[in-house]
Amino acid sequence: MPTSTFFNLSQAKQQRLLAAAQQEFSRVPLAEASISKIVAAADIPRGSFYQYFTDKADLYYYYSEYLHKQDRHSLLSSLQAADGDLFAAFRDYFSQLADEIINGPNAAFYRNMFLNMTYKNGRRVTSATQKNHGHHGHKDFYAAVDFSRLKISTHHELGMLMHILMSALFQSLGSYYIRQQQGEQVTVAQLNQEFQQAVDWIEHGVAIN
Amino acid sequence: MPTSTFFNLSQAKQQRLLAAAQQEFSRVPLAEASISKIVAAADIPRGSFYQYFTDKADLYYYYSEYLHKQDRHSLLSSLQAADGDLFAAFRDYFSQLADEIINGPNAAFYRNMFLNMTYKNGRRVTSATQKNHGHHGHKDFYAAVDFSRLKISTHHELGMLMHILMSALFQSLGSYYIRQQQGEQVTVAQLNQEFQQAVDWIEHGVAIN
DNA sequence: TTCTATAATGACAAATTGTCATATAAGCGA
DNA sequence: TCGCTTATATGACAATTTGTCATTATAGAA
Repeated sequence: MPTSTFFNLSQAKQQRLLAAAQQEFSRVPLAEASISKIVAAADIPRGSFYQYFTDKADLYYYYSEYLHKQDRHSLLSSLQAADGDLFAAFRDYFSQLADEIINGPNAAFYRNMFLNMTYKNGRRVTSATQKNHGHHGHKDFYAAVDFSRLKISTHHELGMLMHILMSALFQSLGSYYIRQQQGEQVTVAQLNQEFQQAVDWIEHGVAIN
Repeated sequence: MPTSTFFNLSQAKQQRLLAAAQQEFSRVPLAEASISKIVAAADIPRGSFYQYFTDKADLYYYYSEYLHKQDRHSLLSSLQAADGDLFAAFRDYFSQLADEIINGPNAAFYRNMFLNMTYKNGRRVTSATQKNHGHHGHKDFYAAVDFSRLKISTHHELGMLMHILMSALFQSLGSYYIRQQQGEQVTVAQLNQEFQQAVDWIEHGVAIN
């Protein structure tokens, strides 16, 4: 998390840093990002950067959360709209998100994000997804799930299921990028259909009978 | 892939490099690995490294495949043993693998591998998994799957399903490492049970009815 | 004005990466 | 054995990068 010093900065300076973050993290994934390039773009002295952030990951996650706050969509609202149906929520969430991620102004950033999502930082993003809009995160989310439709009882099991659904979501996006890289034309509609398919499998099973 | 120059090296020198690779990639994930440390450990001049490999990723994937070849297990053999039952194959494969990955001599390497697996390099490892033991990869594997038990017809759909099952496998391992990091005691048996659960869900669905 | 806590700054050491000119060695035909 | 060609080996080097830290500057309170 940024230091209090960062938050005391003028809005203008904070924005310069966020803009530089967007630029650099859209250019390359986190691991390859250069603090030198960021401070150059934001036009702040190198020493100052370390006064605000512990390292580039610190800025990266702050920027991710900042982006996420801009976003109107949330898995929780989809869940509430779907009356607690977890699968319907994921379907709805994905269809809202896919377009923004692929065609929105931050497409390059998301591309690097999804192609380089690891289990480690995936947890971080996932929990941000559930913590949106002033809610308390997991608790609120769990409370909104209609368990009566699921072969699931414990929170731990729900956690596992969420992970599987989330990976399916990442898979879909990841495969989109890869296929596009290989020259294949993939539409958002097609992608959407594939994700719906994956959710169907998890909801009703892939085995016959 | 390593250059022919590398393969012309004496076995001893090749082994020195592989040992250094194991050491460094067990210490830190690929992104943080240092070529300087590797050449120091292998006691070869820096310039030579670039004569053999294009970069550290090149060595990394070569080492992964080398490790994988040592491994007796393969998803394909599990599939053949299970008479084409994809789910049974995954259950069997996982239970064979988990112990080796977690308690075997390369545990530290695998830990870095699974915690930092991205969609991009995940594909690479996944295809190595299917390409084991002199087989031709996807073709052989697809041919061994009993489609009559699946709500699936096309190869593309099978590819999607494989991705979901593979992510579930990565999830399970990833969550193991995270929980252990947090001080929680998790046994391999427990982990195994959770993965079986996940496969059950995908096989028969999570929804009631 | 003086003191104090907070923030800004950029020079610096340490490390890393990939390249390249130069030095070795190896193979081979005469 | 002598050249000659091709394949390897080697380590110095420029270019970056990272995180730190001593030094300045600023602002608010007494």
